[in-house]
Amino acid sequence: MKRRSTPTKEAVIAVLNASTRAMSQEAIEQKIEIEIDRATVYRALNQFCTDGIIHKIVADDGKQYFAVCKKCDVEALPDNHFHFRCTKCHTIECLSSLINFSLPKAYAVEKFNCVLVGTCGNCA
Amino acid sequence: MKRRSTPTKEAVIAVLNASTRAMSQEAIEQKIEIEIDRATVYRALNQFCTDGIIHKIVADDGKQYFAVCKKCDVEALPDNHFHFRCTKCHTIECLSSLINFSLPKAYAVEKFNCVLVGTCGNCA
DNA sequence: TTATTATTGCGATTATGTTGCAATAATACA
DNA sequence: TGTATTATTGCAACATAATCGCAATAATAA
Repeated sequence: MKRRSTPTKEAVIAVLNASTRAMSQEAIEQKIEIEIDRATVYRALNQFCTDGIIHKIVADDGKQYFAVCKKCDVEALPDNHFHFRCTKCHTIECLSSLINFSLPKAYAVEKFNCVLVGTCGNCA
Repeated sequence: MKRRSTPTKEAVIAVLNASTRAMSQEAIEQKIEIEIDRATVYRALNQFCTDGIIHKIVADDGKQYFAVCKKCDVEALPDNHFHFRCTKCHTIECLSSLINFSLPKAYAVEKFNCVLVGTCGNCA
């Protein structure tokens, strides 16, 4: 399916580009000036995920968070880094440290969803 | 609050003890012989979590999974290991490999929620 | 056996995310 | 520029997971 550039999609990606943190749909919607329906935001986010422009993290609070793929090596394994969820300021951050692990034989990893939970530097 | 031993709680913990995998509420309910209300199962599970008997993983499908703490060093950091979610057999497994990470200064980790997603040995 | 109160089942509720559908608007092309 | 095509949107409805209030029940201590 071809992509079209729309005010909605530009607003969503602009907010994510301006953020150093991963954001929930709710947080994104609050940052956007214009009124956009929830479903539309989710559709834009899912499309960006499909296109490899952003990635999705599901945190231990069960919610989806989205962040632009800055350091993600999509060619290799997507999203191969830890995330940090701060329980005080309610943000999720992409950490630079890569994920090292060892797997039993014949196991194959396709993607990662790794979140460390605690308090971040700002809140310490 | 004092704890009471009830058929429900015994059934729930028995199912988890007999399983090598982490299980969702739904899966647990299916394994139990007697009829137990969903809310009751969740209440038992949350109580076990509070008491440090089991731990909870939220997978990238947004669902909660529960497993008995066998190797968990609750004294140190709880749940300090990776989990593996197989997209074919829909199970979640506790891996033995511990989580190594480096954090920016002043960050403090309280708990982990790390899931690797792919296909497990049985399904390869 | 009785009193206390933890636990249960039921229904209702919350929250997050998705989907169907008709209306709208971005793009390509004559 | 005007027109056709179809991606996108908004709205409402839906789906699912998990929680909560409350009255009834049952485990424990005395």
